Order: sequence, then structure tokens, then C-alpha cells
Amino acid sequence: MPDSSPNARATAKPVPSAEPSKLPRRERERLRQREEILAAALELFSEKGFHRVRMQDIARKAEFAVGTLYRFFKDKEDLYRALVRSRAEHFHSTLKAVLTKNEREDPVSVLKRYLEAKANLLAGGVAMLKLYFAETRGARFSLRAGLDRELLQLYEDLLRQLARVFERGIRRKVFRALDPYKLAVALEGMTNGFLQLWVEQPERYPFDQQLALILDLFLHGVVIDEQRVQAR
Amino acid sequence: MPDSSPNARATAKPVPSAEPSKLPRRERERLRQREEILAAALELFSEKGFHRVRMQDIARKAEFAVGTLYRFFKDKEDLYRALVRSRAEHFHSTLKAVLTKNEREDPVSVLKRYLEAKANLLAGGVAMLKLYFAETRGARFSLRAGLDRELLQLYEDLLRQLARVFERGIRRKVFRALDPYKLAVALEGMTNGFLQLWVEQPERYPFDQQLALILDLFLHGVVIDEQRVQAR
DNA sequence: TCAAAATCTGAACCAAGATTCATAGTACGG
DNA sequence: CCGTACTATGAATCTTGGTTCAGATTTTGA
Repeated sequence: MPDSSPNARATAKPVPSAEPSKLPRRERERLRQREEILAAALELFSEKGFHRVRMQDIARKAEFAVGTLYRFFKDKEDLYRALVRSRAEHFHSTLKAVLTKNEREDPVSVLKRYLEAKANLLAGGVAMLKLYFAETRGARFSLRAGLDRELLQLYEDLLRQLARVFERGIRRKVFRALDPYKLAVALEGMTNGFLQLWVEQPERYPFDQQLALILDLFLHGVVIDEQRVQAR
Repeated sequence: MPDSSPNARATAKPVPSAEPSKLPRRERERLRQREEILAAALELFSEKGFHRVRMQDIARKAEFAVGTLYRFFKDKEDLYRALVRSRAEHFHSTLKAVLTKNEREDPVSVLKRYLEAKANLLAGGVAMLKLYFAETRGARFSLRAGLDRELLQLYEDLLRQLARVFERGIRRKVFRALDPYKLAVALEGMTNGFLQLWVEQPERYPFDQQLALILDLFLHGVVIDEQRVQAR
């Protein structure tokens, strides 16, 4: 019974950007449509969460008939996974790149660029962020294992990359000799706290406005340091 | 049609502890049962999430018949809300108490006690924490508004309380003069990062083991301070 | 321009699971 | 030890929404 349709595949795709296009015309069109569906889905899922969104809704928003969705995705879950995965991959690969390039750059600058990159990624809108939180944080049960593990893997990987940066910093005597991985967790946590805040009150707490504070706080802490002159 | 049953109410209840009992016997029994249902529900919801748990399951685990659940709660959602709310209230009131008492105590100690209190609350098990994350973080769409707003309110309130502590610290020249609310967000974020870690690898990263690090890091930052002798 | 092939469409079908309710079981008062 | 009133039970409904599929529509290519 299952697997009767020859289509319906869940692939990965970089996301937005202009398709370099080197495909059989038809195929190109197909991908565009697929992407449109995913875009509509992102909007809806991030707003209401998996279970509250009906295939109906996605279809309507993407201006297709329900049946058509099934030409692109095996079922609702497949659609969701494709969405989350594609976004997550884009997200993580971008950040990873920042952390990886320039192995010998000043660790503090790397951290700074990392945060900026994160801000840029999110600048597009809160939709993706909500999805990100829903999956990475909290509700790890949004969907059957599989995807979960995969995502955790990605996130884990990112944390490790970040830890590397701290490691370097420690070796160079710039950072205190604390467990690098935990430092990564700490920085991520703090950052996410502000992202959370941003999601709730975008106007009042624009994320990119907090970058400096985050870094400063993470680097120097709250306690007043008599020795250091905290300019401004 | 609706509202035919005179029972099914969603009240608040402190949670576990020994009921002081000053109720009409029968009523007492009733509450005990209610609490048992909630306990079973917590277990299940935290494990699988709202939608993956059937009333069936809750009934079975609590050793009642499905129908009986409806004597206590209007419907599935009502049950869920009652659960989250009761837990959340316990959680927040406890923490708030810590932050509120001793207005004149050394801010750093207060923070320390705050973190400890949090650890204690969670010591009971990850179940509650998962629920906490599912609700506080990410998936703010787990259920129709209402509860959400209420929880945000609570959390917001806690943050404000925490901010007060920082305010005091700033006034006493112990902390740097940064936006207290943001400091609260930052500390919470960092803490949650480690909680997250704990949920994922309880044995490897027991939360209470991280307390010292969290506080230290938050107070002093990662950067090596030439002036200060970082003992150990 | 026409017919086969590929797509799209959305009403109809179906499964899952929440909710109801007639029936069976208990507790209480006399 | 009964009759009455309340409570528990779980099989039988009802709803929701995912999935299918027999046409309708469009594209291809000769």
C-alpha cells in the first residue's frame, strides 16, 4: 500500500537565495513550488505549532490544493521535517562557517562575529526563530525521534565548534581555564535568553542591539572590577 | 449542550506536600485523587508532549477510567492547564520567595541562594523541567493563549524580582551599572542553558554541580583578569 | 490543432482519539 | 439489611483533520 507514488521526497535545499539553476527546466519550477510550500508552512508552523496547522491551511496559504502538497511530500510529517531540516542546515552551516574560518584570529573577535552572524540570520523574521526554539529547546517531543536526533547532532556540533574557540582563547591566556564546552553552553544560553526576549518584544529589545551587552557581560561579568576602567 | 456536568473545575493547588487538611473529608479524598491524576499526567506529558498523550493513557496510568477524568476536568486541555499552572505556581512562588526575603542581604548571596533553590526545585526529576521548558521556552503555542499569557506573566514577574536584586547590587556599587532587567535575562538564559544540558545528559552534567561555575562566570566573565588572583 | 502525459483539484473516505452516557458499583442513613 | 444518592466504568458516539483518487486542467510534442 505505501510508497505507491514515485514522487514525494524529502530533500535538503539551501533555502532562499537565487537558485544557481543548472537543472532540467521542469525540475527548477518544481523546486520553486516546493520552496513556496515550505515558506507558507514555516509561517504557519512557527505561529501555531505542528498540530494546530492543517494541511488545508498550508494548501490555502501556498495557493495549492491539498492534494498537490502530497505530490511534494509523503505526508504532513515529511513536510514538517523537510522544513525544519532545511532551515536548520542553513542556519547551522552559516554559523559553523564563522567559527571555523580564521583559526588564528583573535578569539574575542570570532565570538563577536559569531553573534553578529546569528543576528543576521534571524534578521529575516521571528518565524524561523520560533521554529528553532520549538525544536532545539523545550519541546523535544514535537516529532518522532529521527529528526530530533539529527537536529541535536547539529546543535551539538555547533557547540563543539564554539568550544574550540574558547579552547584557543584559553591556550592564548585570553580566557580563564574553564571547561570550554561549558563556556559554549553558557554563551549560547545567555544569547538565547535575549533571543527569547526579542521574540516576545521585538520592538523593545531588538536582538542586534543587545549584542554588545551580551559579549561584554560574557567577557567581563557583572561584578565591578576596581582595576579596570569601564569606559562608557 | 455544554456545561451539563456540575463538577469539572480547574482550580489551583500548591502541589505535593502533606495536605493540611481542613476539608469535609470527602473533599479531601477528591483532591488526593485529583492530584494523582495530575501526577500521572505530568509524567506522560513531559515525556511525549500534549498531543501524543491520549486520555486513555492518563487514565490507565492513574488507574481510573477515562470517564472519571472528566469528573475532575472539563476536557483534556483543562487538565493540561491545571497541571501546568499548579506546577508553575509552586515553582515561581518558591523562587520569588528567595528573591524577596532579605532585602538587605548581600546581592551575590541572594543570587547564590536563588540558583540553589532552582536546583532543589528541579532535583525532583526532569519531568517538571521538560514541561517547564515546553511552556516557558520555545513552543509558546502548546496551547491556546490564556494559559500562555498567565505563565509569561509569572515568568516576567520573576525576572523583575531578579532585576531588583541586581538593582540593589548596582546601588551598592557591587555590580556594574547595566540595565538590571537585562542582567536578569542574561543570568536566566545562562542558567537555562545548563538546565537544558542537564535534561539531555543528567548523569554527565548534574545541574547542581554547575551552580558554582554559573555564578562565577556570570559574576566575573571569561576574560582573564590580570589584577585578580583567580584562586583555583 | 490534437491526443497522450503529466499535474492539479477538492470532495469523499477513514482513522484516531476526545467526549458522552447508560449501566454497574458504592457509600450512607435509617 | 434496604433504598437513595452519588461515583466509576468503558463501550459507543462524534469530531477533527490527514490522506486518497476520480475527474478536470494544463503541458508537451508531433
